[in-house]
Amino acid sequence: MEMIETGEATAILPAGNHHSPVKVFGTEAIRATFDELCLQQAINSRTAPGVTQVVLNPDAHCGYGAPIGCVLASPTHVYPGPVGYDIKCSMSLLQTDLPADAVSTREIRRELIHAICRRIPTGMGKGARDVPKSRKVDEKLGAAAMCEGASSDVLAKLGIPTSWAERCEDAFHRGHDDSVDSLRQRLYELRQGRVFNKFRERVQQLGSYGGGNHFGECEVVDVVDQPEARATAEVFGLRDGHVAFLSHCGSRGIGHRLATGQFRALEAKFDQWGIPYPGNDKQLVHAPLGTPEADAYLDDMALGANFATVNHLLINQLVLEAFQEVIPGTQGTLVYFISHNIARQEIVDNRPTWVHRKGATRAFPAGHHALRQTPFADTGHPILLPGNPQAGSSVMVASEGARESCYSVNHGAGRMLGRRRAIKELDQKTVDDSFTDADILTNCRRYPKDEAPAAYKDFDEVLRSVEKAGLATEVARLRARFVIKDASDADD
DNA sequence: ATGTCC
Repeated sequence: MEMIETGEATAILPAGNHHSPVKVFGTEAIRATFDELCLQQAINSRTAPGVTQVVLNPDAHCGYGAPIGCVLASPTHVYPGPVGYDIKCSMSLLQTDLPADAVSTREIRRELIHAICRRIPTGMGKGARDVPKSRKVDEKLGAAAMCEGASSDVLAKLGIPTSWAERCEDAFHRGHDDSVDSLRQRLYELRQGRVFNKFRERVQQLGSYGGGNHFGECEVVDVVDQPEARATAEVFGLRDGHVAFLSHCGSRGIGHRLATGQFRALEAKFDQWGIPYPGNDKQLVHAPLGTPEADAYLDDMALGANFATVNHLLINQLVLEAFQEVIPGTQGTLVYFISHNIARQEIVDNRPTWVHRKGATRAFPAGHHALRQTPFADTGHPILLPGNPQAGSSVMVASEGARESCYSVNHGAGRMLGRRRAIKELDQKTVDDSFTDADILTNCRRYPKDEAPAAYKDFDEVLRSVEKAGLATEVARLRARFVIKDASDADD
């Protein structure tokens, strides 16, 4: 499969006579990292029923059905695969009023790590938090979070500032008919079935990090030293030289359960009806809008997405409380919460369209109609891109050119080595020493090798691709001071 | 990513 270069950081991938090509964003060095299967997945997605546009971002690599790092737009169909198993996997950023000096000693950072880990568990199946009984998530509150998302009621019950809802890309997701009641009804039905048991344990994962590439990271904010970036940073609420906290997490077991149920149900329908899978790939099952199957998927996606939203907001509140325990009087406020695994209804080419972002981040620039009622109408909203602890992470803002990429950018650096290969080829001591040398503390006795910076693409080259393609510009770089990660695989 | 096989 040949990509045809169209600019310094843009190319197209032909998808056949009847289809517009896949739009590819990335410098030549980055495009060389795309393997054949990743490109095949992009073509399968582009030629699938009802799909009008596919975009491939610089962090693209093989995913389930569609590449991770792609956008799939359809005005007529929904695709569970191009949303993925971790429904509404997202980034959030908390800005504190602490100067960088406040976390300069290793002792303080160790205390912060402990205070955070006590409140926020990581990894598989874990959800019981060290919090007062009055704030324990019961089935009723869990169900409310799933149906209402970040409603004032849910936030108040969890002790989260209700104003943080304004800092969410989407504070809530409604059901297929735009109602909350359809979600309540759907959740009731799901809880009747055996596929959705152990509900109490599942909802107790509210306020927990997952495993794998999920993390919490204490940062120092370096605002880009240019007038425009400084002005944008001020609107975002970023404070140069101050401590911030970046989180990457999703909808935990709840979203996984919902996604798995949908894949199975839709596969059964396809097999029953003898419908071919696009590119012969079961992970590209889909449903035409307006069918009971599409309605059920949209409802389940919304239930998972709402859980992810409340999970992130609770994590941010718990992180703030951990800081306040160690450094009394710390103030903090949410900069933004934005997803990279979600389908949203947006206007594309004057048509309401379901834009599926799979490992891709929404990028609306200044003046975009959908930002009119938000604090970011005149700047564009914050784009939160995790890089790696050593290269840093980035806060960006979309440029006008983002229209070309379906108003999307990448969602991070993108994996370079597969997990298995990283574990086999990287040296544990080299990985651990690289953190010590950079004076970055972690909660892990041994940092998971498959999550080492060396397992990911060169973040600066990825950012260069985004800027050169005219999609977005950097507002601030985030420098890691300590990292919270699930280390179950690293212990021996 | 994930009650890593209901």
